[in-house]
Amino acid sequence: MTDSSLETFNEQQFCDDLTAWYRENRRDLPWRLERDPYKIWVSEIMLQQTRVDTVIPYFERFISLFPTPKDLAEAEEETVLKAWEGLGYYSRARNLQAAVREVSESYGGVVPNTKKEVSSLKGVGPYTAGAILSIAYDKPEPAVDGNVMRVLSRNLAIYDDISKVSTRKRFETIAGSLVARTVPSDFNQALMELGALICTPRSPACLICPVQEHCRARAEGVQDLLPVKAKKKPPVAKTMKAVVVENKAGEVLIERRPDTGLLAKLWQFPNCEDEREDAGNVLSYLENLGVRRAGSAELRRVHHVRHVFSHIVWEIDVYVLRGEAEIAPDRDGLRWTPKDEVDYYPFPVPHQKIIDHVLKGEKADES
DNA sequence: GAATCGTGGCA
DNA sequence: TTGCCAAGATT
Repeated sequence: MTDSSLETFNEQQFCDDLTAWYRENRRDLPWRLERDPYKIWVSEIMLQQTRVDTVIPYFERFISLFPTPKDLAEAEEETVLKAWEGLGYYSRARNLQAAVREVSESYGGVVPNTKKEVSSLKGVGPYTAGAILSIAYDKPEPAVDGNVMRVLSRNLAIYDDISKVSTRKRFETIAGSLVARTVPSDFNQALMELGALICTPRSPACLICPVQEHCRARAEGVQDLLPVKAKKKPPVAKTMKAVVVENKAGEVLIERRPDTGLLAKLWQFPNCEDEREDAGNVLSYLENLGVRRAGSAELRRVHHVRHVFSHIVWEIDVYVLRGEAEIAPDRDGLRWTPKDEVDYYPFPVPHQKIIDHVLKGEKADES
């Protein structure tokens, strides 16, 4: 399998130049200290759509909590989600644990080293499979992420829209042709390292680029036009009200989100969508949870939280309900917890903002 | 093919 | 402030 873009491109020299540069300039990252397939796997999952600087502290904490696949397989799911708290895309954590359990049961705790087997693991797609196989096992498989598409689209002057799956497949064909010529572990990481350090999205450092002589975009002065990527539509606003219900024992009411969808299985303060001025919707929502409010218990608005997701914006008016609120019936996924124990539960960032402002009284953005 | 699924950094 | 975007996978 070939690609016409490679016809006037010196593949071998490109691979050699890039790999040589990588060996001299690679960053010392925690997952590069050893070649442990499990740790490489964990790092690749965390790095999906997430910056290196963000991942580093999570990776170190996660590995200290779950040093081996066995440790992760045997952990409580909620413990894993707590370790993932704040990192986002929480299905990554649940899929990773499910996959590690599969590795424990079907592969004796050893991360498999074939494309078919690795790709069958939950949360392991085309990129991550290639990354594990090449980085951990030095197999000549392409690992095409955003960095690789940016580097190759510039070097080969390819104007295909990189947001399309078909474009990623084209780059996999190209990257597969290249990785077969060199040391897969170094080369694949070199492509990504170049994208992260030199061939950056904005203002690429072409003057110090180790492959500048190969780069067609630089030769034509079009590096700032590549890669081509379709714009995505702006997130839709959702107006909500959330309530911190506190009982006489100083406990607050929290509920667990559904098993699927946005922020699945994380905890939150009771809330609902509510466009109205008054708090009629939340109050009936609380009633449905079984919360009984005595006459003089008042609902006070104390805060407002704005949180922007990829495709949604939450606008949350936050209320406190104190005094004579009565205890809700025991039920799974709904419970009272002492204020100083909310930290044991995994909360998404917007609700962490509520904890910080309302429960811990820290200064935050008000409005 | 297009949506869904988080978060924080940066110009 | 706003929009873009970062080592993607799943549905």
